[in-house]
Amino acid sequence: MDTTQRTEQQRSADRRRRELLEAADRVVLRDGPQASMNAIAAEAGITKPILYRHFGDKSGLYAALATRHTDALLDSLRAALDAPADRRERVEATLDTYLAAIEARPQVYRFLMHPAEGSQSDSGGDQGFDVGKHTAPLLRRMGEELAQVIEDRLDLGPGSQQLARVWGHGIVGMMHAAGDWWLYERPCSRADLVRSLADLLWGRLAAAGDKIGGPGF
Amino acid sequence: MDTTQRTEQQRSADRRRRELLEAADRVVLRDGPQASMNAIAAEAGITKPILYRHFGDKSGLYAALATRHTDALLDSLRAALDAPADRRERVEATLDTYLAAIEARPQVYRFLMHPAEGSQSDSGGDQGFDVGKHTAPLLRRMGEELAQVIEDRLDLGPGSQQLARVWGHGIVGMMHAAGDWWLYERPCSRADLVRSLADLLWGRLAAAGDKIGGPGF
DNA sequence: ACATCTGTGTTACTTGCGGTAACACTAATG
DNA sequence: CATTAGTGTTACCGCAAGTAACACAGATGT
Repeated sequence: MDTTQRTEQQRSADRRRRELLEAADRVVLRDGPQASMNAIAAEAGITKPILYRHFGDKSGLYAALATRHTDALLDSLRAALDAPADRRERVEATLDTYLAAIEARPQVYRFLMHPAEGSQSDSGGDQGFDVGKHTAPLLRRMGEELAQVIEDRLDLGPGSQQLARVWGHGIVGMMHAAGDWWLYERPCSRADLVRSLADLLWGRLAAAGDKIGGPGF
Repeated sequence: MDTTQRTEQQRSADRRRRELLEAADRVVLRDGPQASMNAIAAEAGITKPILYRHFGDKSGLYAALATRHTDALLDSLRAALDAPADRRERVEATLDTYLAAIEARPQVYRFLMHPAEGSQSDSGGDQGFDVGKHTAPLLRRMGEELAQVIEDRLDLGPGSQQLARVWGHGIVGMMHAAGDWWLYERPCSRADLVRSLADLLWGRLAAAGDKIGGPGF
């Protein structure tokens, strides 16, 4: 048995796996996070057990699918973050890139963000405070990446690493929540949203004057 | 039949409803969002159909439960937001209130934030871009409330309403994501987190200097 | 008093989904 | 030519959501 060399069968298996992932992609794009394993199998023209052979269980398939999209989105974001422009412009470009992505494919976005939980089925007993264990890895990854960029490029004085991580996750959360709300209500153009968020990050909240008649917020 | 007056039966029904909600609360606090209707019924000492009579379906029970906790949390937040202190202090108090709440009862928090979706089961066809329809109402409500406070108290010039809403949802998202990450990784004390986030809102991101060796973020 | 309406409670069922077992077929590999 | 690794099937289990259909108790109106 040779362990190092790719046999013909293995390569065909990988190809199949990719085809299955693309089928799953189509279904998720159509049905959102409610996509069932049956539906995905049907779309791929096969039956459930094959999916389970390839991906183990549903969260395995989810992870594979999510990794694809997450990687793609993170590449776009990195590009925006690395563009040759000043800080404000790059922050706006990054926000806009993210918002454009979720605007273009809301179903995929929804699938990545709200994976429908479930997971541990029988006799679990996992218990414990596993808060966040199943939350969308996309947010975490974006937060960590942004934290890295911030720490690499900004001079934040003592405690900079901690601060950068807090900010990374905080900014990503801000972007996410505002984007989620905006996508649903569509209260303004994307450009307006980007500018408003950048203004917030630029300290306009602290700089704003009190309104006459009451103590300032 | 009198429509205006509460009959004895109705009052007893309301009481029962409250008891069921408290049982559900206990189960959710113990099992997290995976709490099944069977388990809740068992905890209440009854069987499923009664739950369905009272709450319609699972999302009905979820909504009732969520409203209780959401209202309670929002009351705390409003109190922090209305305290007699300057803006920065109040922002910090509000952040701290939220973080203390999720720290104290992570299971409840998880239930509120990640309701396990599901919902529209059969023959749906709802389709459409309903992104965010089922996202945690808690985040939305907090965002809207904060937006209101911001708009009421701050002088933001033209387009203030739009700006306030964007900021409301953005800040809440920042708080939520940072809190979620913090609760899971516990990288620092609550006070540190609060100060870091407030610094972010106070424009330290824009004010920070570039690090030597590259273009600033 | 008696029928009635309202709310409480049950058992037993259907439906759908995640996941698995057991089995059959095909082709590259030695 | 046997083995192995992959593809594929049908038929099933277990479980959770949700739904009849039926039984009982107590307040209510005539």
